[in-house]
Amino acid sequence: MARTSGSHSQITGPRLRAAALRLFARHGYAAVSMRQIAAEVGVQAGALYNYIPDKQGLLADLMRSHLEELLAAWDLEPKGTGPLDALEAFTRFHIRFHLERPDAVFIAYMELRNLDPRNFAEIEALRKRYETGLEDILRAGRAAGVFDLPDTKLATLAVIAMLTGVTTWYRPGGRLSAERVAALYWEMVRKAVGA
Amino acid sequence: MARTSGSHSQITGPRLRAAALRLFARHGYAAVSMRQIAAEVGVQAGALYNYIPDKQGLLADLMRSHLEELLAAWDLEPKGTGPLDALEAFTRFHIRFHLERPDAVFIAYMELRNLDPRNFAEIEALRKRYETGLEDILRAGRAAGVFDLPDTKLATLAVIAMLTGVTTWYRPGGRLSAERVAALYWEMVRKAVGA
DNA sequence: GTCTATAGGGAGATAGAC
DNA sequence: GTCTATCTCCCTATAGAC
Repeated sequence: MARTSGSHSQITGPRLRAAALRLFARHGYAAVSMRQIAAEVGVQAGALYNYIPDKQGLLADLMRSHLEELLAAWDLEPKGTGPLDALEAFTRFHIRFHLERPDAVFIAYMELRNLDPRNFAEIEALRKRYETGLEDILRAGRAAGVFDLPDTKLATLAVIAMLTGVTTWYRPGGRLSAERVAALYWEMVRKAVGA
Repeated sequence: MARTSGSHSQITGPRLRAAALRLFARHGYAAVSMRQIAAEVGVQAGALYNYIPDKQGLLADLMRSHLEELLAAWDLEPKGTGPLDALEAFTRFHIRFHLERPDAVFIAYMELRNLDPRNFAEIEALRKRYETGLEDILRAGRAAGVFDLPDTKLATLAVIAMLTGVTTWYRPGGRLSAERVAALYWEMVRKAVGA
């Protein structure tokens, strides 16, 4: 990207976040320098500090934005009627949302240990809120006799781990479309919860 | 740890590996310095290079050892008769083995991107071999009509992701024993594959 | 808002004494 | 086999000119 001079406040901010997201996902937060990010944005390293307080704040921002977007999108998702519909909606939503944002997902799962304690608590609370959304569905379905689950909490964690795992191997243009992947996972989830 | 002088070739090597395993798992490969590792071992940084070629070689060694131990242990595991027994054996083995080595597991999954291409190819091949062990079980069970699986390859990845996820939340002394956790996961896996 | 320059510190790795 | 000392390089973050 050509280096320019002058003011670009509308442009540099988003570009900074996009570059950091890509580089952190590819190489890891600790392995990426502010100079690398700046080079990708097309400015000098010092200029980045007009947009972020420090490197740690940048990481926390990326993770917070991702999780807030996730929660907002799930809130807006149609959930049908009853726990079985809701679980199918969750499964398809989770896979679609995560496959559309591989870099942000990767960072949100891998860089938790690089958050300082204050940021970690905040991010962890957001992650937990999303998890609770699934847990509520499973508990309701169990109470209604629709699901057969000996341990709702464990089932919640097992289902999320299984679904999120899709991001480690799925590549667009591969053997299966995202739609087909979601359908296959839904069938496995449905059976796993005894529905 | 008290600093001593003299020769400790029998002691320092294992201590170096143990310290690196712990620190890499806790803070990440890129965030840990050779000086930190040396301090934990109780020697100066330069002394570490009597045991490792460089930092990258240390990481590759830790991951290779872990995966070779995993493959050897699975080879020795009794697998019963038939695909259903074998799948149960795999499920219980995978959970037990992974819960006993949380640091090594964490590193093997999180630090792949910090391997240089040569080491990555080698480590990835070992991981793939383990994955194939499960895939063979699922394919055999499907052929025998014991499992109901629309896509064996995807089921393999889904099951491994679900099982490995246990390492992100399980803590010894928590609500569930490792035995109980394995039993609950086995029930979910069994249902998910339609057995 | 971005630049250049730099403060102040830490990184990986090696050399040679003991 | 470990030490001290050091090479060379890179890091985050800030200061002040434009």
